[in-house]
Amino acid sequence: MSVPLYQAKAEMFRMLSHPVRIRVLELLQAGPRPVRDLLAEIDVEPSNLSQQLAVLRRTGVVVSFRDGPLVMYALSTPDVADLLAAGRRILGAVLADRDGLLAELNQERR
Amino acid sequence: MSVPLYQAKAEMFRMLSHPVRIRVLELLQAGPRPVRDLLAEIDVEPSNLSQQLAVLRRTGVVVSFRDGPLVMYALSTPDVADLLAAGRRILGAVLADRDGLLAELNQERR
DNA sequence: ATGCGAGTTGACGACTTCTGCAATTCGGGA
DNA sequence: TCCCGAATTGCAGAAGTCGTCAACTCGCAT
Repeated sequence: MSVPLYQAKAEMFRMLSHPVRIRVLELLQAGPRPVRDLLAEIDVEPSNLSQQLAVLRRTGVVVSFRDGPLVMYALSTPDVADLLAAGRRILGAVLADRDGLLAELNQERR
Repeated sequence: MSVPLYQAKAEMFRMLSHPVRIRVLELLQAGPRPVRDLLAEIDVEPSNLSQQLAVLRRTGVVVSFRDGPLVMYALSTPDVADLLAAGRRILGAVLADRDGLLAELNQERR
């Protein structure tokens, strides 16, 4: 098994290793959204959000296009949902009530 | 939705964002293994492997115990397989033949 | 052409992660 | 008890990541 393959897998997961980026992907699961909306929901500086969006674009999980005055972002594949779901499941197994976050996690799965 | 929850999710994925750590988790899917074996299969310095194992231990996805002269590692939850599988699927969608890694990825899924 | 709102890019300092080396711990044999 | 293999820890330098500020680009309306 080649080292580059593992490198690619690692980069795939690294792409997800940031709160803002996860949040963005979760929001995009509901469909394409303008940066404007993301900015309204995420509480982060515009330039910072742009940086994180650039990371997502570089790895290819999202695409961007212009719609009039707004820039829109969309998932490039719906498989992202599986990844996030799997992450949630493990988090649940691993936290195993280690602290209050578990309750909040479960609520989200309603 | 709280910031700490997203932080926890991000840390979950960060834990996976390293070639050696991914490799270890893949190997452990087949069952518990001594450090000795991992070391034989991964081509990494013992101290480096130990560091990466420590990361996995800290986040709680693996547990370690002693068996005679050897230290064994095992997955703490089988859910890890889902995460890795989801990662593979996205990698496939995203790479979309961008380079030769895709063929290797598919072969692995046999 | 000028101005404006919407995003992006570049660059800097603060901080974290990674790796290899050396030193250390820990359990069994001899 | 002493030693040896197995694994971990501490540490230092190199490399990467994060957040913020300022400057910039782009499309559109005036």
